[in-house]
Amino acid sequence: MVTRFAPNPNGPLHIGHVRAALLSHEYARMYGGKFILRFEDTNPANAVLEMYDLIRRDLRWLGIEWDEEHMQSDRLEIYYRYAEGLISSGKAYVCTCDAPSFRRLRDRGEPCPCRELPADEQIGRWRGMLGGEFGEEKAVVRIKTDLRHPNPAVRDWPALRVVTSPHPRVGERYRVWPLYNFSVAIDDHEMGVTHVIRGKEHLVNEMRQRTLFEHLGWTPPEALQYGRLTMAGAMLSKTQTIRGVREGKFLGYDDPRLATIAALRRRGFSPEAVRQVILDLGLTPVDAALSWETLYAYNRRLIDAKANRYFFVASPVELLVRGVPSIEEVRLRLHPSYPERGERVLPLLREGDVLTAYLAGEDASHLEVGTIFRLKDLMNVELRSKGPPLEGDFRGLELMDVPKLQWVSAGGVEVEVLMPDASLVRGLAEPAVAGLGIGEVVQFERFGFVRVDSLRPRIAVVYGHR
RNA sequence: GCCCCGGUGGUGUAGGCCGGUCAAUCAUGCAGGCCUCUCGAGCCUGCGACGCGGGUUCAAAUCCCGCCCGGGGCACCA
Repeated sequence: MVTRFAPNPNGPLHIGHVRAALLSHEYARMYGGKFILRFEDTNPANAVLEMYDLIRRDLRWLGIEWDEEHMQSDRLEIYYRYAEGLISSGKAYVCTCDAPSFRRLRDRGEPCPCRELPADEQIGRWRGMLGGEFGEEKAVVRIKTDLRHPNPAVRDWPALRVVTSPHPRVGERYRVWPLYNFSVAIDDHEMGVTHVIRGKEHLVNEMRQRTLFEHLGWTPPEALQYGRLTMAGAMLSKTQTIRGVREGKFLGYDDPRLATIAALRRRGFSPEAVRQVILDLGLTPVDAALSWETLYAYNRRLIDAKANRYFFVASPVELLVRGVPSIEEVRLRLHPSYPERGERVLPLLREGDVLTAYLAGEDASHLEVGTIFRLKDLMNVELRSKGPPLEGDFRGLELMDVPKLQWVSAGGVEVEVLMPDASLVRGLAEPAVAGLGIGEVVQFERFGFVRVDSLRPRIAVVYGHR
């Protein structure tokens, strides 16, 4: 079994694209076959150099390794050889009709004037295409098919065309470029691909490709298709993503508003969670609606055990507590279920019997004078005045059945959180957070899982989910 | 308009090819409980589906027909 993933390096991979990659890779591994990565960069006008590496990085991150890598922009001579063979054997022809008039004839099932020209004249035209005689849109190589094929889209489909813009990898070396169906069919055969997994929007393409396989006497690979993937609240359009990034509407390809692999990585998702979600969608032609909730659930299950816990208060509000006994610090487990991981220290800011601490603005706004709450793992406090600052009285150290609120006292560090809607939330975190490394995923208790994005000039984390 | 694909609980999925063992699987979600010094995790219980109508058959989620609904394609993009 040989499978392949064939991305167009014109934009970043998102959760929809990697479905083909994960399924193809998974099947190849399951049956001890080969998995190929092939860049389909036959449109010089939209291939982007930096995307090759980004795509490789995204795939590796997902745990996908490929046994072979190809770039179609290195294979032009191969396509030319087949094109010439097809033309000289009368299975393809060079068409110089303009697109609308060809389409009119095609829709009626009639041949265009170019179709019946003799082979030597066709070859002459073909050489002319290669030699620069034809400008863009002046000539195209078409594969002959049954002109009465029920689907007009299949009739005499285009295989190669003239493109004069330079290619980011091979420059201006070529001016005739294959179109999708042509290069795919040739490559799938040449590379020995046995199973093709793709979205069902390719159903018509498969029909077109099959006509080429017939001309060449080849057996087409098994084709399996999956349905459309939609994700509420996620923009899954590559063109819009590219445009948005170019116009500065997004922070980059890893903007947390996007469902790109880069964005998921930045938000601290486990690649295994992405893998499982996608593989659980299976290989069915049914359209699927994935939700962020589902992705969060899969991820939470995987990272909950790994992520250490820290206190963080968003939009901090000062609290003064009177009558506090002389405690200097609190030591808490890094993870409640794994004492062996050790502890972190939360120092207290005290002057006499007055403790200064900070609560999350949201928590503070829900407190009423006279209510008792607990600074989690520390002490109970009865609110005496809403201030500002908030003022309260010490009400004992013993555990009480009252709301437990996270807090920060001495040595709090400022943290900036990039939220999924790209807004920024600022707050204070306990001092130990300053010692985290970039890339670490931790839980800010009762706030959510975050991934450390940068440490300078300030500590910045990216929000994953609750 | 033309060509094609599909419709199982809120969501995803198993089953459909080879009709019975499907009063329908698993996960997520939601509700409740236990546990927990997090509104997180874990554990337990519960809720909830074969698009509609005909046909074939002793028997249909599964096969056939019609309808309805959803999606895709009809580029000298991939």
